[in-house]
Amino acid sequence: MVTMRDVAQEAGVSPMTVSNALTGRRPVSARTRQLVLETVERLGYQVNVAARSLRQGRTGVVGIAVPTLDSHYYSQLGHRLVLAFSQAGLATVVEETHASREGELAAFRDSRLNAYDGLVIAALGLSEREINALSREVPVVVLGEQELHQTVDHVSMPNLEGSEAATRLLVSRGCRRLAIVGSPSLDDLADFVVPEGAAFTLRAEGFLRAVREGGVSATATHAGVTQAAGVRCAENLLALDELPDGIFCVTDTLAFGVVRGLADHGVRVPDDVLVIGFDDVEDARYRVPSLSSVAPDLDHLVDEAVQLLQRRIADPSAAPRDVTVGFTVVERESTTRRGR
Amino acid sequence: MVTMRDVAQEAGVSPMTVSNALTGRRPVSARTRQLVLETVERLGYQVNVAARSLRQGRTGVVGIAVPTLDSHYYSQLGHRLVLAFSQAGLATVVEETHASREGELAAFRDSRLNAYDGLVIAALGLSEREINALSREVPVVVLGEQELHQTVDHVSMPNLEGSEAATRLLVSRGCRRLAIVGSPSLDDLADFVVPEGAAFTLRAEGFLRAVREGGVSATATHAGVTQAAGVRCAENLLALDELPDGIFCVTDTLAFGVVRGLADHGVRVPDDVLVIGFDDVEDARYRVPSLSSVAPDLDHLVDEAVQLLQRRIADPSAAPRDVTVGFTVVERESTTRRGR
DNA sequence: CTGAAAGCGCTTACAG
DNA sequence: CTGAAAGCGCTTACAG
Repeated sequence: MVTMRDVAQEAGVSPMTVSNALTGRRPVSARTRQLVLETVERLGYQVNVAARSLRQGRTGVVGIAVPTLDSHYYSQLGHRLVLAFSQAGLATVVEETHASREGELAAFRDSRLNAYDGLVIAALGLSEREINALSREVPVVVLGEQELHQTVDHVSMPNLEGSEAATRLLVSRGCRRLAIVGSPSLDDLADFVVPEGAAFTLRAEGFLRAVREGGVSATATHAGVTQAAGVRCAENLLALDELPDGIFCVTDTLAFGVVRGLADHGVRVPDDVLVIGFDDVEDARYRVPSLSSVAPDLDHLVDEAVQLLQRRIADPSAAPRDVTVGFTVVERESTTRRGR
Repeated sequence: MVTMRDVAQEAGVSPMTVSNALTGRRPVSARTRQLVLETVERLGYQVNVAARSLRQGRTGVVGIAVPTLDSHYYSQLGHRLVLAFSQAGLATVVEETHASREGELAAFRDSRLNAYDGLVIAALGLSEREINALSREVPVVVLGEQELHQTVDHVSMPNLEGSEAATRLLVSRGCRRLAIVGSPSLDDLADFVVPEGAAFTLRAEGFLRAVREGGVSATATHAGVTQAAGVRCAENLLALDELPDGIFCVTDTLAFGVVRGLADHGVRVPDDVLVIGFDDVEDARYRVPSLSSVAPDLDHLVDEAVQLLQRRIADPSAAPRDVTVGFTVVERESTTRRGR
């Protein structure tokens, strides 16, 4: 391997001068710089990041930890975060935590090990206490899955408000027997811990508010977070005495499964029942029927994550901020009654 | 920060003994190990990976470079690679290359900089020559997008054979006017360079073989790789004098867009036209109609990628291997004619 | 503008 | 089974 020392010897200067010519940290005469850069090129020198990191105590890399890449929402979110950090001049690395406490601890550990300068994490498995403790050791921004009471930088989704608005849309379209897919119960929501994180609970609360306000009936079903789970939820609903006439799904992924599960039994959307999701993933627009959904302002979310992490890296003692992004309800075919 | 030296002093042993107790590289008496581990726990010591990497010359991290995470196929592939390497005891990091030459060069550069011990890359932008040159400097396994003539470890998709089988299925279901979505032309395929990589060209060749064998007519359209591109392709097909009766799409993502684009104009699948895709992404099963598709043996592909990279890391001079995985054609609603 | 020395925190290689 | 010394390849801090 070619080292900085090799370049220095070849160019007849000190390693310090090579370092300075490459990093621009200290001024180097134009002529010397030219010579160094030519030598670097000729020998094919590449800086050794391990050595640089060891000495500098930082890497220029930001970690992005999401539950899984195999998800409509999280793959899109990861993609957008990578792009945004890249535009801010920061390299990124994406890790899967599998929504587990262990995976999330590993992401923090990688950060503390100086592998990353900072961490953006969509935390589901760690408790608020653990996150608060860990966040003291490494610059971190937590993405919208928990309520963290402003002890850590946090960018939240409009979980409650968005769900309420989506449910209201169903009511305003004439639905009177609602269902929520992604909540095991309609009672004791506050006590209930869903493994999928607090976002699910908040979305159920928003649903419940609109149900009460609209004076309509409601039922709940839950079977997991995947499209397969959505299919199972549809089967649960089909087993009821009377099929609901409006279904709010706490994620688009679940909604896709629900629509598929209904189709398996000849039940059509929107003809027989209206369906709305949450997240507004790209596929929502391209499904048949296209899926109505709550669209959180991801541009804003990603932008805030980048800003907050940069600020935190620069100033570890800055006061934590908590930002909740806005949303719009995007109405598509799945909640639009067709004329016959 | 707590260092190994701190632990050693506190435990009354040498740093070497701490290192040995933690790594197990050399035997340590049970009693000493116990003492060291307790001290590590008590002080909250974490090994510094930068220092370890600098000394060892390796990191234990494997890079996975895919064009984008915002894709049905590549997010799933990335996810499966992460899982497989994790089971093999290797940490992984996922990078997006944006299907660009620059992004792919960056992935190789990160590897050379000792950030990764090895690289798995789905290369679209780099030429065969460039890949061959770069692969001499870092252990690398190339995934199925180019034909690399066995100068580098390579796991290929059954692009040609799979496409041929998918197209045959359309013919066997009675289609006589076929279309391919994802190829700009049916002539001069060999000369034609699609920015999406050689896989698209190979899939077009497979289509063409089955078309010739079946003695049916064919047309081609191309507008990009996204669902939006699929919609545009559907519009191109709808503008023809006569709509094709069977459509082979070179990816499921394009097929999803095509089905949506047809629905925009009241054309139904499978009632009015049959559609089949390629990749068998998870969504294919959950769409309405569910999408028939070519399912490459991803278990095998991922398994080979892990094996080949581990072998290459262990023995940089091993003879390169080229493996092509098998496939099945999964028939679903989109190619199944319904009784009326 | 340039350089010699020291050290980041580990592990290798030598020694006992 | 345990340790003292050296060094991985950089950059910081001191000096001129």
